[in-house]
Amino acid sequence: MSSATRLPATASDPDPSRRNNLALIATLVHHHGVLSRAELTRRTGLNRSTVGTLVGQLVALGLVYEAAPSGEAQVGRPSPDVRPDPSTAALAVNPEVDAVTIGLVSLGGKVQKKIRFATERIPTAKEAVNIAAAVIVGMRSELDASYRIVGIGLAVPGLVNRADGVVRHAPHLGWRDEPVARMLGEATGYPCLADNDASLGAEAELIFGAGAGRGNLVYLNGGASGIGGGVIADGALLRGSAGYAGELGHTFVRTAGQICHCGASGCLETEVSQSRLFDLAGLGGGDASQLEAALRSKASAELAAEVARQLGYLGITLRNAVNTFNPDAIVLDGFLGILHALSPDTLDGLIRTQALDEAAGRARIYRAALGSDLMMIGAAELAFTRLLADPAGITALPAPPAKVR
Amino acid sequence: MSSATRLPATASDPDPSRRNNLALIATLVHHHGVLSRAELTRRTGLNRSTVGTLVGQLVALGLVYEAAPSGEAQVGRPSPDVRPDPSTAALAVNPEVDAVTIGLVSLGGKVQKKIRFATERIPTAKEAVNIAAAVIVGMRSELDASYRIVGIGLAVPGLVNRADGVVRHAPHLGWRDEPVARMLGEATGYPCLADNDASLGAEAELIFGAGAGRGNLVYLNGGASGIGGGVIADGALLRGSAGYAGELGHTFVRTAGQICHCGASGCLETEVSQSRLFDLAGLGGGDASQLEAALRSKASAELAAEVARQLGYLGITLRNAVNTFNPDAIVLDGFLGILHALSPDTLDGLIRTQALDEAAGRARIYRAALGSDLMMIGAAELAFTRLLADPAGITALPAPPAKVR
DNA sequence: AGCATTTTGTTCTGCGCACAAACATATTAG
DNA sequence: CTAATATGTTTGTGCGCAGAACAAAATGCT
Repeated sequence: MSSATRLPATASDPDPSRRNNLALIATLVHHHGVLSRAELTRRTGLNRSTVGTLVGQLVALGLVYEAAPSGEAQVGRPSPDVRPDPSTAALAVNPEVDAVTIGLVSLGGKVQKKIRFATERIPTAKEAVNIAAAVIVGMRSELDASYRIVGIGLAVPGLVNRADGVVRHAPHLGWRDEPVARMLGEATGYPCLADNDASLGAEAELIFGAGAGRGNLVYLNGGASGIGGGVIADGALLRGSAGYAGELGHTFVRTAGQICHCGASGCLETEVSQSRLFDLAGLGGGDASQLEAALRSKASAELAAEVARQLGYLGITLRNAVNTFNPDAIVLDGFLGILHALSPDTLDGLIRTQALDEAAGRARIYRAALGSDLMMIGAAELAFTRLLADPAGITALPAPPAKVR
Repeated sequence: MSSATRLPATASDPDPSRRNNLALIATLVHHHGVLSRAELTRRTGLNRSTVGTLVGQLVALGLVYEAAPSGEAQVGRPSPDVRPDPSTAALAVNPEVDAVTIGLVSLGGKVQKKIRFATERIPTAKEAVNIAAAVIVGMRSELDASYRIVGIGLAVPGLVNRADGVVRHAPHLGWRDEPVARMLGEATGYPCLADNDASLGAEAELIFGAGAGRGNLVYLNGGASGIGGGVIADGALLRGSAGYAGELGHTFVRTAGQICHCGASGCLETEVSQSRLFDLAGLGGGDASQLEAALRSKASAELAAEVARQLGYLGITLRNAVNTFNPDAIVLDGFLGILHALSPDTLDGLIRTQALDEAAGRARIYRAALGSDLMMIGAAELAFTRLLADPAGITALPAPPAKVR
């Protein structure tokens, strides 16, 4: 027997019931931002006294703090506001073809800092990790002074195995089998997790964005790195057998279409692409806002036709998605959001007429509004999800900094 | 205050922890058929003594019985087998365009009885309910002697709201907004639930069929009533906002395809149809086995070409499904299963070359083997799921019959 | 201004449930 | 026939939640 045998029955596994209830309350507060204790008792169905104990424990853990009530004055003793403690925070990293963005997100989903580090060329995995590590190590002392960092989340445009944080294949970055989570974890000393960017975008939209409170949401993001998809089905992120589910960018939309880099033909991602719009608009490699302005003003016949063509293919994907997922909301981000904003009725009309009426239901199409903050929030959720699943497990982490609020 | 005010704090809501554990064990036994008590402790992680108490309670409830061990002899005191009590059973009803099938399924998923009642023409909802009710009432005394019926499950080829048991739209049956669950419940006195047939088929396959033990499964059934789809994602049936998710029969597979009854064009269901195969094979309205024989023997060039064409479109649907769901298994039922069986490598090759390599993973395509038993099992699961979620709630039901095993 | 009403926080007690330990039992190995 | 092993059974302990009684802090009515 090794000397480490027979650990004392640590408090690391308290009654599952308590862990569950702690997680429930912590998650509610994280998602809603403010919630009175009375509201917590109503939403959880737990007893007043129990909620009191649980909130007290979360306060002691530094996940939550109580403050004077801010809500409407009502008859009866006022119930204190419970808010997520912003000094508990996570780091977010999002490598793209032309930049690596690093952010600091506090519990409750507020982006406190965001640094976009532009790169000359497409970064390799090693380069992206080095950039992120350098930025993080650089602000480490500042972080330690004001925050307790619970981990790092990586949002990668590609197929990612969430379980081990390995990027199996990111075609637009040219990465294959890169253990980015481990690499960044070792470089910084923080626990690190990774997942597909669009999946994380879907989660962020579900919690803080257009889909707030809904259980069924389809998120599609169009960017320089093609089209990524993420799906929330019945309240949970769709993962699939190995975590590669939700690749709606490779939905079949056209018979005898172009050959996609994935090997098939007629994929959404090949028929609908940002670069073609940039070319036709006479823009070199500008950003999204320039594209939107160009599309709105000088609508050459050729450009208008291309927009219509792309909207048609996007409509086919949405029709499939509606029939497949019966969602409450569809959220379009990036240039797909721009296309939709140009004529909001087009796509809506397509799903009304082309999808099954019942499946379309009252589903609406939204344009994502959080921009690049969304990726930061989604990536940070990776770390927060782990934290919120077992709030008492936080004791292993460094002590929280002195409170300055 | 009415006299009924203030019910005694009934045992109907015991500690959620206990309900949960009871449900866990009952479900394990139902799914596996036989499980030693020792295995139950291992799988649940619960304490020996706890499992003992729980199994005892389930025995008292009549959901389970213990018997002499049947497994391999091993060192140590033998652990008794725990088996689902087959005298606890559910009724299953599956209306189709040419028949109504009624079945009796016992806990553990064994189909004890099955009656197919052929109809001259497509039954209306009222007719289907009347047929089912007549059959059920007819065998009522026989049932009461040997079984405790926990409810009825309806598997309907169409869009069904599982929550209230209303068939929103079953195009092939010509039903709209038919509250079939309520109708059959009132006609028989049994609690009654309804859902889409393919969704229930997917559940049945997951539990007892080719997908046993997997968490991600795509099920496609081709029959006289078109093509239905059901998806198990991350261990749970995909429902969507109103329960209409999984309609893979309306996946887009062809540009400028035929107009579907759903209003769109190029749907899988219009391009791939059983009746076209029957026509080309020179069969009037035979059954599936005749079709399979015909396809295997006299393969006219025309028929072969049609088979190839349909396989191509089916392949597109599977490619989309793989990219969307990253499943462990794809299960094809009905004539889709026949098409696949004719040349098993065709579809497999299509998803290997056309879908994303990573998403395809080690996914395999299976042909469903349970035939019409599958629908009975799936429908019965509707009643069993409710039962298993709160085994102690069974006390409201009639007492179990005297045991004859 | 004061009192009733309402709502919620707080404290204390009891109960149910799961676990662990000690003991009993039934099998295989030698 | 004995040792070893695995499992069922019994008993005691502790934890966490619910509920009741009480305290506190607001509104609203007179």
